[in-house]
Amino acid sequence: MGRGRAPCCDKVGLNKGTWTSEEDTKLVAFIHKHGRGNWRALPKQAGLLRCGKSCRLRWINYLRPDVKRGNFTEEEEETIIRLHGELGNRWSKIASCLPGRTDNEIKNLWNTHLKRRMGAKQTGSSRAHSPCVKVGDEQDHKQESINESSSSSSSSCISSSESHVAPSVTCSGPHDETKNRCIQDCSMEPEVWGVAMDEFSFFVPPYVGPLAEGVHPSTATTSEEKATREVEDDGWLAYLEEELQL
DNA sequence: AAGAACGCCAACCGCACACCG
DNA sequence: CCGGTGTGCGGTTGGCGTTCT
Repeated sequence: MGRGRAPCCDKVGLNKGTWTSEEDTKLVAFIHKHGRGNWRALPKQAGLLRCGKSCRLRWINYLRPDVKRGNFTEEEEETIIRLHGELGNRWSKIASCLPGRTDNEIKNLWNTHLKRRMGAKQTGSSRAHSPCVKVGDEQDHKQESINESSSSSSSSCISSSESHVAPSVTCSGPHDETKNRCIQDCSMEPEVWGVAMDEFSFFVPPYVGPLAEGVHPSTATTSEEKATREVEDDGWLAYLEEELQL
């Protein structure tokens, strides 16, 4: 039981399962207006009969404006395979190297496609690449994550010292150097995406740029900025409603 | 054409870490 | 320093769509 703690919510009278487009709209509208504050309090304030965790997950995996949906490219798949070799099942780390992709999506891809493919490869011939970290070595993960923050380990390709360089814009793009850049920038933390998002505005609706993580409407200080946010709110909501066929 | 089997993906669950008072 | 709370992460599951028999 470890530390044993109360459940995140009582779950009584809360909706479960697939989100409706109405719920999506409510959530997005609320977040866009008030920003991502307290997830636990959010559903109540937004008028949602959902657990806070569920809202967070829905936002991160589906509603977030910078989330990229659709098929994975060859490059992305290769990157995932490679990074999985380096990092093991640390999906969030891997996801941080693939702009617009979520850990859940990558995890699903791995479990459905890539794992099988890798299995076929490995039984067929010798490994295509030798992982720095033994894949699936769960015991080591804890230790690794401890070390990871302080050291740019020799064999690991994660270079924390590089993390402040320009975001790995090429990560998911059909360009060369993809793999190297991705691995270098693996340590890029979510807050950096705010910057990265400017670069990636080409695959998100034009008005959602400011909605990037860490940039909340509530942070707008001047009245001009606030006015801009309002316009963006409308645009985003219109877009969302269109997307959800409301 | 119908039912069974399979695959995929969104969402849930529980644990662990981080932060704050 | 300690306990409580919020958030993030990874594993797992359930439901739906597609393919196979």
